[in-house]
Amino acid sequence: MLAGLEERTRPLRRGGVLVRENDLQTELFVLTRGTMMSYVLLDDGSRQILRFLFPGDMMGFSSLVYRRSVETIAAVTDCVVAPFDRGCLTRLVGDHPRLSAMMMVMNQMERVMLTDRVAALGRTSAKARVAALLLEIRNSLAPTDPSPRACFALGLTQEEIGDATGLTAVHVNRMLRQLEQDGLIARENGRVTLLNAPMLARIGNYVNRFEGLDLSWLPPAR
Amino acid sequence: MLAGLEERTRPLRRGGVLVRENDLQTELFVLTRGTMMSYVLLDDGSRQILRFLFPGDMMGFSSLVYRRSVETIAAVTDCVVAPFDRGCLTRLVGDHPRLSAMMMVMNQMERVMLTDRVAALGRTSAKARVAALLLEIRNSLAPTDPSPRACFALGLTQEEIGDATGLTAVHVNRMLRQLEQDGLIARENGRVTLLNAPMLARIGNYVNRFEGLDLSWLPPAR
DNA sequence: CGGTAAATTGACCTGGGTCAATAAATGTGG
DNA sequence: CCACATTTATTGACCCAGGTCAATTTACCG
Repeated sequence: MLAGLEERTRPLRRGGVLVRENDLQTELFVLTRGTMMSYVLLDDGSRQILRFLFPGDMMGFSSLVYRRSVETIAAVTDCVVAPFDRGCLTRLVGDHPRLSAMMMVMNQMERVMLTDRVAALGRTSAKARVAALLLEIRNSLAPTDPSPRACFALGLTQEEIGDATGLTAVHVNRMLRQLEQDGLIARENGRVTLLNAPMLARIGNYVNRFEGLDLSWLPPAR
Repeated sequence: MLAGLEERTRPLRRGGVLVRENDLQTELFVLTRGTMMSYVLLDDGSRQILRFLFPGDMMGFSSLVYRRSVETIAAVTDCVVAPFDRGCLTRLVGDHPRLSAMMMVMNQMERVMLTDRVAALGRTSAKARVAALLLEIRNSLAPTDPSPRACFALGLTQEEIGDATGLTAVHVNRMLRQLEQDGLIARENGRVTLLNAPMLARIGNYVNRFEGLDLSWLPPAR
């Protein structure tokens, strides 16, 4: 069933838009390669990045509910996506209770990560938000890796980091330099090294939401 | 099936805590009367309210995924809740595809409303956030009402409004007074009257997420 | 090798926070 | 129904984290 969702694929250039906010939309997608992001644009032209997406993530769930897309989905790097019709989900829910329960689990994980963003934006400092974003991206790049790499290519501009954390690019730059001076990270080219991940997590109030799962209630495969 | 979820009920006093962050938890709840909220506490003691809950809302979905609760759920007013075991959901997913699809729809609506909060916190002014909260609460009080009341009891302290919008109680007060002076709202006791809802929506960048739904893909009832 | 996007840095400004005092509302026991 | 206690709301004075603007510098790219 899952393999069937990825039958067709479609490449996307860096910067390419897959779904535009307010578009009529009936498709969903699996991201198979690259990094993407979803965002909304406000009246004053500012942008809020809602999340970054990595291989394995499903995108476009809002088409399950709303006639028109509530967010724009665009490629941060060159990508490959696999589109499938939402009718597939109708069949999935009917025929595969375990899979549809797992779909609920994924949605809940996303919801909880969004509440983490809300708390970060509402109640933490600029430095904390940048620290949390670094950890989140690090962990999302390899969600199943128990001992993730400390050094990785961030792959985001400082403007993108700002639009994700509710800051300006200028202030993101100041915070990155400050984290560097504090000895918490190192930078070279686009690569970041987390020199002290536990301290970053404490500063950023960060909890890894890929951990602490309890899926014992899932129904058996049919 | 749904009626079965509400068999047992439990009253809760104003301020009472139903679920505490980090508690072991295997139950979910339906709110049948009153207003509740979910929030997280940060290390520095500050609180971020994640959402307000109204009759008909389901609470505690995070127990579907995480061993320990990721948020505290507490009563804003005197309430009645109906607890049910998450095992009920296992059966629901197996036996009632249409209901489980509707559960996904509810989760998506909540997710989208959370992304609205993220955008508001990250990229809009204090006045905009307060305006948006007023509209959101107005619409949540009667989600199915096509012509909702302009005048309603807010039922929140200014501190609670602040903890929901990422502001201090003092600044919430200033923003409410400003909205009043602008002729957009009127206040008496705890009641608020929205004198110019369209303008409030424009200021607050508010979209009513109970509208624009498209549920045509739902599978038939079994 | 020019040309453009991205990163850096300094100078200065402002939206919203902090602190503190007062008033109004709400609740409580008698 | 009243006196008192406790929240909650209101307001002013002042401060600072993060924004704005502008100028360089550096990295990337055809």
